[in-house]
Amino acid sequence: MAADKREHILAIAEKLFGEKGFEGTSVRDIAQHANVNLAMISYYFGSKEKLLEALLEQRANYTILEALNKDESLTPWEKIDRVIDFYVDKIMSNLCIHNIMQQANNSRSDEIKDLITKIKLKNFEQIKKILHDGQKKKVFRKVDIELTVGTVMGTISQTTLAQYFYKTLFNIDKADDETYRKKMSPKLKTHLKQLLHAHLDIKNEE
Amino acid sequence: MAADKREHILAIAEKLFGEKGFEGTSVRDIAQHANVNLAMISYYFGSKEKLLEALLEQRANYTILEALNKDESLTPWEKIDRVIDFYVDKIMSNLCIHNIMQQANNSRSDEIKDLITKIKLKNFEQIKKILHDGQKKKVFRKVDIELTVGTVMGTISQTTLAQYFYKTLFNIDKADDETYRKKMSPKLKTHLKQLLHAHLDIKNEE
DNA sequence: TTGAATTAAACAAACGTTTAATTAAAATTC
DNA sequence: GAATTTTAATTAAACGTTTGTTTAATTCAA
Repeated sequence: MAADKREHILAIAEKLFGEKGFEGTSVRDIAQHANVNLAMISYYFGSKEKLLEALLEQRANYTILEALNKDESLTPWEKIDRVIDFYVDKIMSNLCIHNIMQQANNSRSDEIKDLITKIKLKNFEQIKKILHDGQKKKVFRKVDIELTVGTVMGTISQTTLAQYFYKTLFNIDKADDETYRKKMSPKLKTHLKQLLHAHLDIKNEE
Repeated sequence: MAADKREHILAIAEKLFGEKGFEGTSVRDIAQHANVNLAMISYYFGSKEKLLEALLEQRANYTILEALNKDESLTPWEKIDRVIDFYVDKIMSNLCIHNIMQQANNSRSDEIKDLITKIKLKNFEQIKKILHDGQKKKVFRKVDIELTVGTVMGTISQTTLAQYFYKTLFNIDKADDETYRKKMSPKLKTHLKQLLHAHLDIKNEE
């Protein structure tokens, strides 16, 4: 029963932090939306900041990427395509937590920044391996690996962070997240695959 | 004298909002760092939110891009390279205001979101023109224009928003913005040019 | 009956904003 | 040009809320 309530608070906090930011969300906001007593949040998590840490740790399970990377039967190109599908789906269906992680630079707490850096680093290493592997197999050309990963992450982040901009551009109602997701997901996947194929292909070596 | 003080407050606010976020910065913070009386901020700007609006309007002068676009002597490729140089320099030397604009999605105020969307839209239109022009001249292939712009913006944003991550990756001291800027600027320019050349080149048409 | 879960109430500190009093500057009058 | 009036700038203090957190009392379950 207690675990359920804890999870419920985390889910509500994720939503609110994602929508209004960490500083912009009060503990009373969370308590009210989660239908729990205000004191329960300190009781369960200790503090507002610890609540954010708990949230990040709970959602830090990016293990699927590792499994993908171990699959020896896939070509580098197939791996790239799967990584794109994986990340676009993942981020598009978890806009809130992704928003929180993006906004967390401005966090006063180094603990939280380190936590997020650790998560990002783990995923970065996986993609780095794929790129290195493709280069070793003479399928990918030489590129700036750090920034190539940055481009993939950045492009996807842009569609969540600049949501308001893109909704304006495509005449989507500002409150309608579902339509946005439905429209952007396939667009993003196609674009990123086309982009990375041109960027990485050894035939385009200068 | 009054104008000077106003500008000074804006400059301090830009720095603090950029570093700690809008909600994370108190009016007292700004007053103290700017060495002005607390009440002066309400006196000059009306409110904290109006201060942010004033800040955004002051920094919304993206007119250089328009001039570039009107230069008929440049080839589409030259225009692309200049846009990249322009944006990387612009963002890298104005990390704070760029951070503010990125974080402003989570703003409660639609006025602020609309203001930022307007600025972004203006620049988007300029880049769109360059891409369309290149396509008409059969130099660029057919690509998703909205997301291609998103990739450029997103890649650059990533290096400012995920600053903590990249500083960790490159072993740069977290407080040393200058070294970060110096290292990232040329890297970013080279990467983006290489990326867009492969992505846009009509010879890479599938 | 013991320990965990839950509550309403209170805590002090910080928040954005306003007030009313004072000083500085500018405009007006003589 | 000095004196006077008017307007603008500046201040310290206080305003009423809201903030995150804690307390002490109570309910619930083991």
